[in-house]
Amino acid sequence: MPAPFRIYNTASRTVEAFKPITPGHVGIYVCGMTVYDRCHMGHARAMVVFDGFVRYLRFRGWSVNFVRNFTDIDDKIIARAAETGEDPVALAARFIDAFHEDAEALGLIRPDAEPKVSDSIDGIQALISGLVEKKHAYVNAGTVWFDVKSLPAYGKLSGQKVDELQSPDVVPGKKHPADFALWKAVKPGEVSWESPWGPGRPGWHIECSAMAIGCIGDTLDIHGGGLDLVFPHHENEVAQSEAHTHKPFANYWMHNGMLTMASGQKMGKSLGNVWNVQNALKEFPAEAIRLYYLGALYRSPLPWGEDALPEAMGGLCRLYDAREVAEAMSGKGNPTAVAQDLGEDAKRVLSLSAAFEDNFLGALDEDFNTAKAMAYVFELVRAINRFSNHKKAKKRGGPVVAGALAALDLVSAALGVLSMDVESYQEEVKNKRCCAMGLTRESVEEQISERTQARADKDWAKSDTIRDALDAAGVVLMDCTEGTSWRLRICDTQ
RNA sequence: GGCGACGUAGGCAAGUGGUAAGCCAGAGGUUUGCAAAACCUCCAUCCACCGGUUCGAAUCCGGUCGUCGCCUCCA
Repeated sequence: MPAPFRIYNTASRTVEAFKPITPGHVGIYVCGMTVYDRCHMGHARAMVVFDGFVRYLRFRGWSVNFVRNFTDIDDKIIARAAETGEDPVALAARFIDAFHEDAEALGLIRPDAEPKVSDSIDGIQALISGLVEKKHAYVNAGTVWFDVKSLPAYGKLSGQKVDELQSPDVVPGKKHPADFALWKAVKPGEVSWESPWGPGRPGWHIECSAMAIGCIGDTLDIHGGGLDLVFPHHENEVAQSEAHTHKPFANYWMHNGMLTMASGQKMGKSLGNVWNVQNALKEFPAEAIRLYYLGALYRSPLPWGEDALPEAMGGLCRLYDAREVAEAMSGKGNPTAVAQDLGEDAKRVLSLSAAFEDNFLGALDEDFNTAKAMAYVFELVRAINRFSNHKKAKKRGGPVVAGALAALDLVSAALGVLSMDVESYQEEVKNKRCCAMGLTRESVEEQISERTQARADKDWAKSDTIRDALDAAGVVLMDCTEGTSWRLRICDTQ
């Protein structure tokens, strides 16, 4: 049996116990991107949050049908294509490829289905036909509008009252300002499909209803997306879907919070201050980006700034360093007996390891609280490091830290953080930071070997000169018994 | 104007009735050829403000102020 969990439901504004439609199974639909540009850090938060959530569900024993769509027909795409002179469908296809590139680089699991609007026209038209037949939609000059007044429950997800909305636009052909297009009549030069109402293309919201119902069923267990989609996008999805099926569209609505800028405002394309994922990945490891997102509760706003990724990477390095230390420990024997012999710090590692799984997963079970869950990881890491200071830890501590290493593996399995081997991680960090800081690994390593010789000669003056020079360039050296290792300073403290 | 969320140390961020997790930064110490890393100690008598409920509230209720999101495309 899968483990029970609780989750915040936007529809009720409370944390609720999750009840599946089918025992042991979760059908989850997440709104993906409108593909007319590169994936930015705000999108990435949604992607990483739901990626982590699905991993967690599966780790907890749920069978998950994870669907994330692409909106590849849309006003924005058509507008962008007109600017570049490109075919809109080709432009969308290009950005779908780019998204997959970014998704893979971020370590995202592939959804079970990634439906596209352009492949879902039949289902969309069937849904619109149903709404027209049921008198929830009306046709005007080749455009089909959803009639919000035909559905008294309209507004229940977002708490909006249809007559109290600001309605600046007066669009001809609509009966009510809040009515929205299900099917848009073709304009000259636009891509279009034949339909019972004439040539045209789907409106923005109908595709998600059609794809979600097509891939999962009339009722979804969970519908996810960014908080900015609650109104009107998700509200409209609810309206069209329920008007057609007469069944609840989604049992739980799960929304991730926005990335906010220093000013407090969200990161958004319209605000112009957007960092794209591709560039961030050139300078920082993918897992640092994941940890940055997963270090906060998914539905809180998350401040974005220059320090965000450097700090997250610093934390991640701390975790990997501890794992390296633990992996280097050897020895045999019964963990309890060895710990008894090695003292209080060893016993603490053992007790924290033993409690770890319950604590860590317990935090995730309560509204996917990754911030709290990660705090347990850092607590365990400190215990490992403290224990590692003991003289006998390296030769005899293996059995003591075995459980802690298993705990770190659990983090990787459940959240996709800490999933690399230590060496690969360190390589990735060095390569990316060297690139970001304009250094080459060859020159750094050459100077280090020069210094190593100086140290062997006990020429401390020369040794220190080299170290200071490297330090000025951002390279920090660490001398230990196995030799000198190095890393790049993460934050400019100057 | 309507709907909603939030305000916890220098920065970030958990905690939703029982006496403030964790990360970063800072100070002192252990360690080190010197460093770095790591570890130890310190760093919010207090959780925007004002009332109220309670044996007890950051946590519940009411009010005030402030910030943000949505109502137009948005993860």
